[in-house]
Amino acid sequence: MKRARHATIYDIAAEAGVSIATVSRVLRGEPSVAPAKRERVENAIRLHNYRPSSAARKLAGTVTKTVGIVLPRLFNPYYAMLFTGAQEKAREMGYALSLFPWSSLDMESFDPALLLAERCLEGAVVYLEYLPPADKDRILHFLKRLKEFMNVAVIGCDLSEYGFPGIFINNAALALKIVRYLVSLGHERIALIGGSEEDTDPFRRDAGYLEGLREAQLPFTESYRVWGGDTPESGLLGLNGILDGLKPSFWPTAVIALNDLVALGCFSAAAAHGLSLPGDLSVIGCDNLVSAPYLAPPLTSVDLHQRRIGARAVEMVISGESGIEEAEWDIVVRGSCAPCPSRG
Amino acid sequence: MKRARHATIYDIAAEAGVSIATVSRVLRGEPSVAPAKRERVENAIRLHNYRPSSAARKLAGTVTKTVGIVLPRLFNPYYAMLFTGAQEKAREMGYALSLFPWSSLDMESFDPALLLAERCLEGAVVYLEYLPPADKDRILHFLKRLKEFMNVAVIGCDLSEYGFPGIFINNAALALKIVRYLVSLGHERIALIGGSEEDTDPFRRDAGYLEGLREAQLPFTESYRVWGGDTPESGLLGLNGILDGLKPSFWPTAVIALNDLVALGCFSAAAAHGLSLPGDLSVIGCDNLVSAPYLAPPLTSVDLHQRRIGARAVEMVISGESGIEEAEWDIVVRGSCAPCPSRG
DNA sequence: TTGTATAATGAAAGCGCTTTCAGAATCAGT
DNA sequence: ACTGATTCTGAAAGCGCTTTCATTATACAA
Repeated sequence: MKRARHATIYDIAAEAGVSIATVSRVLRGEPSVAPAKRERVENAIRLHNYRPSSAARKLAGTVTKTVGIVLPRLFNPYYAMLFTGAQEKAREMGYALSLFPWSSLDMESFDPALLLAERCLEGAVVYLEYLPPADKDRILHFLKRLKEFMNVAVIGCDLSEYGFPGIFINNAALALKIVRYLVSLGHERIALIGGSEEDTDPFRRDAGYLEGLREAQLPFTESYRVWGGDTPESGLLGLNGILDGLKPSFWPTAVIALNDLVALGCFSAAAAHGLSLPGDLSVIGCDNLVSAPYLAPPLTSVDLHQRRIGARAVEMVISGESGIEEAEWDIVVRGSCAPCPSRG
Repeated sequence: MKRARHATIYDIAAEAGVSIATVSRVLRGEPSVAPAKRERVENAIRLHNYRPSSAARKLAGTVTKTVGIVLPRLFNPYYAMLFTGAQEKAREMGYALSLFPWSSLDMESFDPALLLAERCLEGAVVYLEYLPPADKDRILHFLKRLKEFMNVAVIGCDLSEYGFPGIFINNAALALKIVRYLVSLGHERIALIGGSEEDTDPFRRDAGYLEGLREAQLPFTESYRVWGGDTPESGLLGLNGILDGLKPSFWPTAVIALNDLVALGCFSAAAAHGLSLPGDLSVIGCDNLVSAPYLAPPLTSVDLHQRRIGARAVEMVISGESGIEEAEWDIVVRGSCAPCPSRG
């Protein structure tokens, strides 16, 4: 490709008239270098604009100062924020972060090879929404194997029972809180849109949703629960499905969307059915995207503090912590949820 | 950290009873290996679940099969799409892609060190919205230096006059086309929101905007041109500024937003001023985010085909092409632009 | 057969750095 | 001035792989 040669540690050593060992020492900030030599080395480095090769360092060194993060579909801003938080913290701790994107959320293409190939990782944080029963063994095996070589933290779900530390999102508690909130607004017909039917996580949204219903002595209406992806389209399709299948008097008065994108899709579906928000229908999203406050009506959402999660996760990985933590979140109330119309 | 040892090429060689050279050969798919031995090696690899160390490969190899991409603020889905496209293409071509995020679009924190440290990159694609006059020399110098070591392609702006290949977005043509579109709808008071005042790129939005105005024999109204960032907030502030500073009879009837996020902010500002969209005000965005079709009204936007740009850029970098290309784009008409009310 | 071109293989030399390890230099203390 | 402790420093041995290069095995022709 290109032939220009980078300056190497030898060039610097020669320039400064010392051995490469000494150069290496000042590079890593060891104190045991005579001030005079240190300065000469530093000058040489500056002169040549020298940067040590990360590959060589990783190969030679015992600590590589690099961690990895595996994330699905980066174009969902949610993951991007997770990444950003991780990135910032890693940098702050003097680490490099390399990203391993997954092509799909469903575990199909879960390719451990990538991570494993990066022999030089000191740790990895992997995102896992939940443990899909079908791929459970495969994923667990991979994670276990990974753990032989580096620290790992999983974010998203709680895999502590398998010995994996990390940060999980208590979606059940979250859903419960949301249901309560909606109930407090007088809603009795609450729909839940999005999520995978095969998600059997104890902390899954459904659990909290159901509990909330029970708690408020509300019946569970099968048709109010629709599964789906995490895109606006899913939201549109999902809510349309509900609305089209029921006579208006049975329409839900509130919907809990998997995330803000899904919520947006619900906005569309509602509009298409002549429902005005939040007068006729309340909707609450999740993720608190930057656009949430600007929607019409401003979307009530829940802030998962993704950045903080990402940051905390790399912190755990780097310092080798082994606990499991529950992510904090807040419902940020904006204008998309209103008192139930029938009682308003 | 962890002490488990990865299998090395020596382990495999021993297991298969061949030399490491042979293992290396089958690893890289060289044909000159006896089928019998090849199979033994492959079995050994499978047995040990062996993965070559990327660090070692990079150090030893002449080709590293890795390219980098430097992108600002990943949480704007626009960049995430660029990345995704790049990622996919890289993978398709058997390359690894490493991401170097920039903390801010303004070049403040443009830190070449990161890239340079990754000695093992065969190429890099760097995103540059435009060449900020203030940092021009610094950036150019960095790019030049980078080019001594690897192929580089810049996406975003046209730096071909400095010898850098890449893909640029002809924002001028884009803006011109948009203005024409808006003019064809009867609009005569068209605002342009977002962008940096110090952008002097010949292909910048303003150029096309001005030309479009001239072409339609429309005056340039200073207060219709507001600068700003690329967030919804910028859009809100920007349009509010315009609206608040002018009596309604001078309000623009159409606004061109820097991107969809800014457009969304404009939606808010319009609503706050009692303007209904698109009846009273047309707005057009850019980037065609996944949420665009779901806004109310569905946002007319321009599709930059970011994925394609990302893909093409890594392609250029990998195959060492040196041309400059103009990105294609399409206006995707949805519901946020309507005929001008005053003549409707 | 014998000779020669061809294919397959391994030994060994790096790639650029980190890290013992032992020797050199410096510094107290007596 | 001499010893032992302390601080610096460089030689050298890897880290796990790729890549010559020379060697050996195999093929085919004469």
